[in-house]
Amino acid sequence: MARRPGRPRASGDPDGERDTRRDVLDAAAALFCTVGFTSTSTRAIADAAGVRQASIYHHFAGKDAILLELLLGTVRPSLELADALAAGAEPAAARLWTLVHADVGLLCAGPVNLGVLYVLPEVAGEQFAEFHALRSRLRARYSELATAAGDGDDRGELALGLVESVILRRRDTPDVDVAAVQDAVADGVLRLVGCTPAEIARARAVPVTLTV
Amino acid sequence: MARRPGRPRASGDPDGERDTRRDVLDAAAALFCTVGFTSTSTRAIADAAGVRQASIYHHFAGKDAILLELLLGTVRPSLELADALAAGAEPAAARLWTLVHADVGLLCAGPVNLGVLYVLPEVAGEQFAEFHALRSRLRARYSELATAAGDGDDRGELALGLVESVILRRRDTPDVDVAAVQDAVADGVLRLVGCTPAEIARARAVPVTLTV
DNA sequence: ATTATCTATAGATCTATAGATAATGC
DNA sequence: ATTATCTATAGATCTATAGATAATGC
Repeated sequence: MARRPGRPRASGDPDGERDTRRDVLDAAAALFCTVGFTSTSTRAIADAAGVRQASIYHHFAGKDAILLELLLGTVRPSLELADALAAGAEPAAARLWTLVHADVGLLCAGPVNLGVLYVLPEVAGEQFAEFHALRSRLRARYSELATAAGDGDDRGELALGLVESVILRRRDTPDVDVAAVQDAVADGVLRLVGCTPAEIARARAVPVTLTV
Repeated sequence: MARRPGRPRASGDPDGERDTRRDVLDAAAALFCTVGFTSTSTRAIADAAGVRQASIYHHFAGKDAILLELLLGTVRPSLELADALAAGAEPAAARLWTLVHADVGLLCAGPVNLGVLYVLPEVAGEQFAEFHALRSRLRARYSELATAAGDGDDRGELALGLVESVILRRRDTPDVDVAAVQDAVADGVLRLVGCTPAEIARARAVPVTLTV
């Protein structure tokens, strides 16, 4: 069974099938989200990933590079969805509802509360400019949709703020009912931008197809 | 001019009037909120405060104690206001609007974005249990008021989430128009909990007096 | 030859303590 | 005597690099 080239791990990996890059990213994600970035040493990441501390540097230039990859991996799916929905033909309220519902789903999905990465103070640094650029584009999409869906005022910031509030909520109360929160936040965003209950009910009833 | 007892600072303080405890807290607040907790060394705090690194330990047991004091100092004013409003006789919508308006004001006030302290990953630790207890009480007050003000569903979590979203907004866009954001978020919270535009206008018109 | 890991370690931190020093207070 | 600061430092990290080692690939 085709072992990969390279010295085997001291910690074991009998079939040589572990993807070390992936293991490091997963371990770092869990630690960064719970303990924080600076508090997480490369040794702690390595221990959790099952490799020696120095082996991390074969795959990543340093801790910053790991965090950047995690950040990009979480914002990209949201942005792709927002771009697709921005081009849709359905009523704006229905598209906004769909976007919020999906983004809340992404934030609640997976074993790790990855959204917490956004709020790490270290992320403010220049090293993460690429991530900030993508987030700006996401913010702009929210503004577009929120303005079109609501009463004309731009409440995109409030809408995105409400969506991202599930990050801290999930941190405080880890066992949320995901489906319920998705509905509550999606409805809440529409209410926030000025839709009436009847308009909200209508928006939820429209099937939104994605051009991906 | 009555110098205080104790050896003078090497960095100067000609009249012996600096409150070192205060200086350390202020310096730490600014650093924790921008750079983060673990990334901020006691040396960095001391340098910013104008004392030697070791002098911090005369006033605080350690970095944790500094952060705890800052956390309590920010949540206490909010909780006191919420307690006072919970006991008020005005319509719930008017009291909720007042609470949100004031809390957004607190989060936007001062030169440092202190709300960022709430979202530091390190704050999850046991050392800060006292802070978490106060936050729980604040959350409960939001639930009370939001339920009473709205259509009966408890959207207190969403309401508080929207309020605290101004923390990240202020971090991304430091120069917000505070008064405008206060109005926008207070109106937004009422819309969120299910008030109609007419009810919101009425809530804003009620003068709320505080029993402090 | 190439690849992926390992061991070992240099150099730069960082926290917290011990003990000296320089003021005021009595 | 009390207080608040200082200087100096021990001991514990932590990041990143150098170079050895153990696989596969040709």
